[in-house]
Amino acid sequence: MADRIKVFHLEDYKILRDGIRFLLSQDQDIDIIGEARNATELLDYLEKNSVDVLILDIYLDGMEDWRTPDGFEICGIVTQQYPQTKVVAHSVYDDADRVAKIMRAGAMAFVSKKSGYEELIHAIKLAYAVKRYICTETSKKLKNLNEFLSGMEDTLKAENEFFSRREKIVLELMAKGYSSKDIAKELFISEKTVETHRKNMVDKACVKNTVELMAYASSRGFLKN
Amino acid sequence: MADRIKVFHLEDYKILRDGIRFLLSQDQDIDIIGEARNATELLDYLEKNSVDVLILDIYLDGMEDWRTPDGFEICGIVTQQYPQTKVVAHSVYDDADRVAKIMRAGAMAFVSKKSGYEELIHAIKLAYAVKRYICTETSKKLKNLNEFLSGMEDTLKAENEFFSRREKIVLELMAKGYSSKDIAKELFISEKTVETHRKNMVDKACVKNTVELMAYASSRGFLKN
DNA sequence: AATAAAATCCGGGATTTCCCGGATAAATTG
DNA sequence: CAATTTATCCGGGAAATCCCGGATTTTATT
Repeated sequence: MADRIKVFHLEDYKILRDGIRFLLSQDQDIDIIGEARNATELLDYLEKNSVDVLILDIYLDGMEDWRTPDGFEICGIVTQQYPQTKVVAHSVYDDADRVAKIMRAGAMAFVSKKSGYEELIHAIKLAYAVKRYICTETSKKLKNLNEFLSGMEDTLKAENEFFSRREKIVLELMAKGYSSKDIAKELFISEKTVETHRKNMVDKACVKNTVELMAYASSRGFLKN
Repeated sequence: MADRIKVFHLEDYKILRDGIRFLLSQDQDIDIIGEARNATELLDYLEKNSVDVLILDIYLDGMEDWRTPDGFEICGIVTQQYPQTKVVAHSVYDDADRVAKIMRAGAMAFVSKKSGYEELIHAIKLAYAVKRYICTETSKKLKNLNEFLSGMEDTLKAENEFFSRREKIVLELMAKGYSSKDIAKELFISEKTVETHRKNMVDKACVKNTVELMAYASSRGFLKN
């Protein structure tokens, strides 16, 4: 992460743009380089500038107008014409159909507006690292109802197999308070290997350290306990 | 924790004694120094040996016999005559009445047989450290139904207010990947103070380090996210 | 008002993690 | 079979945590 992540925000409510701009400005790695209220403004901007991550409110006002594309179309256009720009879908509607639809349209992440800004930040970082993500609430909802598995296996699979077999074992031992040295002894591998697994998981989850990794893994049900 | 925790197991089913003996042998800090099927064997043993923690199955076979004490009585006898021996109650029945009864009889912890061995290990360590504990499942069940608050306030209160206000704030920031330095800046306190809070939480939870603390706190719903 | 608990601060030294940048072999997947 | 991922291993140095043992002030609680 040498440079900051260049984020563009498409959202028709000013109060939300303002709020999110402020909240995301807190994060060291994120730069909001532009905002827009509609697709035209966004596409104009994209023609002349490079954007790492687009926060896309799927339901924009004035969508009744048949001439302007809706959120799903925008997502499709952006991901096809500007593949380096990753889309984080942001919406109040978090039902399986619409989440699946936007992901199929090429979004890297979906975050419900019910979620806090932490989720959004996390989604941005993961999207930037070309990793799919669905916010905790929505993820839980869809997982429990088992609605999602039909249309979008790959995404959930990616969630389930987020960590490798070995990494999961290391994670479990970490959760039991084992140090790298302890884990190395337990698994008959080098301490350095354990540290690598640890580091790889921290990177995969886009978190800062193993403590946050633990919070992340635990809240996402990656642990047995 | 210089010496291992000397654990005695009272349980009438052999298969359970065998299983638990094996499972607990995995833990570095725990030594199963004895087992028994009935109260007589236990009390004989206690006369001659010291026991740190007694895992007590409350409902033993042959309890119909009026001459042998039941689990609650055993608990009372042990906690009174051998106060250094802490009782971890283990039972299939996890309703409020019986949990309250066994805790009133002097048990330091209650673990449902529906729980995994990790809970049992945790209960043993907490009991050894003279801390009350009720397993996650039972705790949740009783908390939700609000049955428990009437008779045994102190115990549940201890669960709810396990961490102090300040500690909880530090915990939240830790879960976000903040280092002690980061937290210190955020809260305008010294780095050393943060480390103290950290350490105190690790001690309270009877865990080895902050990573395990995080797993513990998260699985127990101590975190917002 | 006395006692207890919580929050704050401090230091030194051992241990651990984190971060940088590697490398190799095995397994999986396309 | 080639490419990718996974699992393994390594080193050095900076940063952070852990562990030992304190201490003071503020805030309950009784």
